[in-house]
Amino acid sequence: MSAEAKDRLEQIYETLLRRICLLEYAPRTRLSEAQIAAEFDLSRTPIRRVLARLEDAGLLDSQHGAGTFVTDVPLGEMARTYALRCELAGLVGRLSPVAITAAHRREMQGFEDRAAALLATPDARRFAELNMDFFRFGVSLTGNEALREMSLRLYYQTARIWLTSITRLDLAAESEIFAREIAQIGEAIRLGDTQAAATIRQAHISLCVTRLRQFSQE
Amino acid sequence: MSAEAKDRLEQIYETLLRRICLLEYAPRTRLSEAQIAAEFDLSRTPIRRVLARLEDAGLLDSQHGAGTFVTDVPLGEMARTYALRCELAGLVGRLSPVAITAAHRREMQGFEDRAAALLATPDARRFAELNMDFFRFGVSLTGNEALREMSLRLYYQTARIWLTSITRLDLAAESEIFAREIAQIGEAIRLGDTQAAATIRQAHISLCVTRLRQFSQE
DNA sequence: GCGGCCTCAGTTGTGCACAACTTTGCAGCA
DNA sequence: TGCTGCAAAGTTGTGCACAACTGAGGCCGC
Repeated sequence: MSAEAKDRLEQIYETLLRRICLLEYAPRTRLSEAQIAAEFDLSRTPIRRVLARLEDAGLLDSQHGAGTFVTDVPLGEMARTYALRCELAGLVGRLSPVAITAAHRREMQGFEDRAAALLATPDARRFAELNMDFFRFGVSLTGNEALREMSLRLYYQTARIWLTSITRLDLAAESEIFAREIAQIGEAIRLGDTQAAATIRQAHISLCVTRLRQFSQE
Repeated sequence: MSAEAKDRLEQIYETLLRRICLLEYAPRTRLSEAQIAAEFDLSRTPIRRVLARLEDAGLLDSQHGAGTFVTDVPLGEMARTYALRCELAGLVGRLSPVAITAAHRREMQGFEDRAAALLATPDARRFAELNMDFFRFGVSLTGNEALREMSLRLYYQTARIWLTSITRLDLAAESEIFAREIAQIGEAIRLGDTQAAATIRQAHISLCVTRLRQFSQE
């Protein structure tokens, strides 16, 4: 079956996506197709298929003869994109919210534990990872596949905005705010109130962009 | 400059996209990379780049050794996807609506003319084209780039649902309904009320999915 | 000293041959 | 007659060589 080959490419896509979104590949970095191909022990051809996807997702920019560059964080569109993310976060609770199961509660407990660990010893990288994984969890609370897809797509486009700012903001303070958000949503999940969870998420995204704006105005 | 080469691929993408969305390539049709490459006088390699995009957009499905097939209309997810489209249509009027200009009014007049012509002699193909062009116009009423992109993406995924049903519904009746929608939105545009235009659009998408549901229940 | 040009190394884009795989149809056999 | 196996044709996926292009460094003319 060729499904395993497709899975392999999907896995490489995931890997590179994480590296970009977690700033392992900083914006404006030049990636080499040949180097990536060597790393994953493939030829350039299938790698180019993966890079093309990342380019379509707005995370890479290939320039003939020059190189493949990690896109810069789109600060100009920031406010508008965040506004849309905000709306979508709210829709998660209104369009086909899923019923909370024991698996959800277990997963939620895992996030609360990770948040506690982060609070004990703040670390930008682990912060970013927790943020990404938790966002995916939040998106999984709707049964609307298109909404999940759009939300994730937007998240990948904007995740780096906040992440690049956080190093200049107070990491400890942001960790505390994030831990509080997770605690609040955990409570909603325990009560089985999916819509409340989504609304809290929406509020925090809104607050986050407000903090960012205040920061950039200073 | 390699921009012209990129434009060329973009143009091919547009062409194939239209063919799929306008049912020129019917669902389940098998496309041949070699044949398309021959048509556009390119090798398979850049064509594969284009087909990959269409696959990522959910319009094609490549199977190793078997062929690349036009995806079937996603009837199962229909209700949920349309629900999201509905919400996004409403957001067009609320998130960064653009100010109506003379160009908008001229363009709108063009749509009203085309609608009148369609009403005189109903034709499924021209109906589909008008629908697609008018949707793009509607999307252009927001300054929120992400919202435009998401709306279009969703439109391409669902356009065929309605289009395949319309041949079995009453084409003349649907044309009349569509012409009325265009007239109503035209009035809003003339008055410079972007939000009203978006709201009317939203209502009509909702009505459309209701008609579809009634039809499938019969 | 400085500006323009050119060469060269390095990168992405394209074409082509072959590998991997699926489907179809036919031949052979029970 | 029906079924199984196989071969062949056709398709997408991969690897590789080369074309197209960019940017940097050095060289030459002034």
